[in-house]
Amino acid sequence: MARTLDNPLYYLANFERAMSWTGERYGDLLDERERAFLDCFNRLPPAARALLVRMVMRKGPLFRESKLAYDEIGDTRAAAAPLLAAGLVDERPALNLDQLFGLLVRSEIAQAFPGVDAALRKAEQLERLRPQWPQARCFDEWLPAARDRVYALRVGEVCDRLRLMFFGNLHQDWTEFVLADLGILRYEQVDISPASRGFGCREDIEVYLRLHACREQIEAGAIPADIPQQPLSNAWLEGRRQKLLFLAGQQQERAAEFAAARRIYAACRHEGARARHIRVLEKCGDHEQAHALAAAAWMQPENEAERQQLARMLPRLRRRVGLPPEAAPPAAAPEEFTLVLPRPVPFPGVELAARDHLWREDAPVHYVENTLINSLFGLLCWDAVFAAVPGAFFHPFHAAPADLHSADFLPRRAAAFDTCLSQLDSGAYRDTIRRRHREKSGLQSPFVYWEAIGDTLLEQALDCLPPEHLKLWFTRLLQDIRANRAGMPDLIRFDLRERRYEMIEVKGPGDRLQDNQLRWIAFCARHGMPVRVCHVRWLEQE
DNA sequence: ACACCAGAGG
DNA sequence: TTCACACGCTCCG
DNA sequence: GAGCGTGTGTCTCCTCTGGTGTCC
Ligand SMILES: [Mn+2]
Ligand SMILES: [Mn+2]
Repeated sequence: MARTLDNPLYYLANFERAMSWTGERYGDLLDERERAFLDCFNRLPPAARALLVRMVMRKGPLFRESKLAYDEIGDTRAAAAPLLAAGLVDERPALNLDQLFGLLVRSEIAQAFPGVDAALRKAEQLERLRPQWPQARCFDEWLPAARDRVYALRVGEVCDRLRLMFFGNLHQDWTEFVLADLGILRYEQVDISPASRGFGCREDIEVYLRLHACREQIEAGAIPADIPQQPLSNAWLEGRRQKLLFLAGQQQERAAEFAAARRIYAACRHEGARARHIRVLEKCGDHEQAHALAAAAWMQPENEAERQQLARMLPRLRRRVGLPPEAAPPAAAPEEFTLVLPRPVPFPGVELAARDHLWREDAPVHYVENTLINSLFGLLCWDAVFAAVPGAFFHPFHAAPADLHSADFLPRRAAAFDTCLSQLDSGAYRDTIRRRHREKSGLQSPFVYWEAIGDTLLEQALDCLPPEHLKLWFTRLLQDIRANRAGMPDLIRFDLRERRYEMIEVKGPGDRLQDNQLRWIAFCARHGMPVRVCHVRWLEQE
């Protein structure tokens, strides 16, 4: 209500923009239903189009006519008539009791079902009545006295498919348009060729939808039955299939269905699946197999994270199968110190307590966690991240290139990243970072945390962080963005006089270093970067 | 009477 | 649909 | 204390409102 746009039918204009964008780019891939919908939609009168878009954007698919009241549309029944005639909306849908309860308020339920205890909660009333009212009826049959109507949107799935084609995903929705218009979400504008689109063939769209349905089943706690068993030719979708298998395996593990989990993990190449497979074998008591798989993995770990996990599991598994312990390589222990502090009230968190205690005028301390280094990387490499690589950007609302987490993200932009990172050799990086910080401020980015990086922090970081270290961090990040974008220490302390820095991971009572934090600390140790772990204990106060 | 929250909105 | 912490359990030296 | 698993809070724009239930 606070913000206003000039056009009261802004949502209709946005939807029409999206439809024509999608129609232009997917002419060869649309199926009959989608084509029919677009044709039909374009022939509707404006009020009917607007009402349909309101329904598409709302929860649905069932709506009470009285709840579809819009000044800019006018009379709802008149606006709905063409939608009913075209079959886009059903005017007398059969409703089961659950659907009916979703549309009625308590007072209406009390009137319609006088026998049920009005003091019960709605869900309990539903439980009681459900056995007596198994059959579906139309709204006017349920409540003959009611003057209201119920409409059912019939084109929700078609619109979801068109939304998927437009965005290339299903987590973005049509509100992106208005949020961008209002400046609430701001996106980098990348040149998008008229041929750019998220999907290259019809089958990929169908596969995406199938995988998405499976994922929803998993999230609902169900056991997904129809995950595609064969590898997919599209690497992006194959990655999503693998992720799905991994989630299904975890689901089975949590349900203690170890045989099923074992079958799933055995066929799953997703990162981490092999380690889970070993754990499941161990939990089954199949120590020989667990050890064999772990030993084989140890010869060729898929990444550092798996190497860490294997290093913990292998000594135990060797013992289980009666092998002698192997000489363990000494784990490099990080430098540590302990603070004993009074526990502040109100309690701001252990990191802030430690920050405030360590802070000095000439050695300010910031609570940055992953935000600082990722942001500096995102600023220096802005042009490479948002380079108009074919297929990476295909609509105006990309926070990141579509292939950010694909294996060939870096190879496809090698020259651009070289150009960005080479500025760390010449000293030009400081001005580039400052300029991006100014020019791109507030734009969505997969790396830059605008709210965390103020001018003071930025200048201190540029003063005190040596470019050699920035280069090592950024290169490591580019090697594996998913794995290396997190795990950085809580605090950073800048020695303004000496132009030095130190990173400090804060650990409160009971907290321990996590795997990604250990990997980060080990990396820093290898390259002579200062990191310490600060253990905080609370001063007893009676 | 009040707190909470899901949904709607720009 | 992330990331980090809090916390409880088992096992083992 | 190490190793492991699970639960939780804070994020997803922010504000307003109608409806629910007495709390999560
Ligand atoms: Mn932290
Ligand atoms: Mn910490």
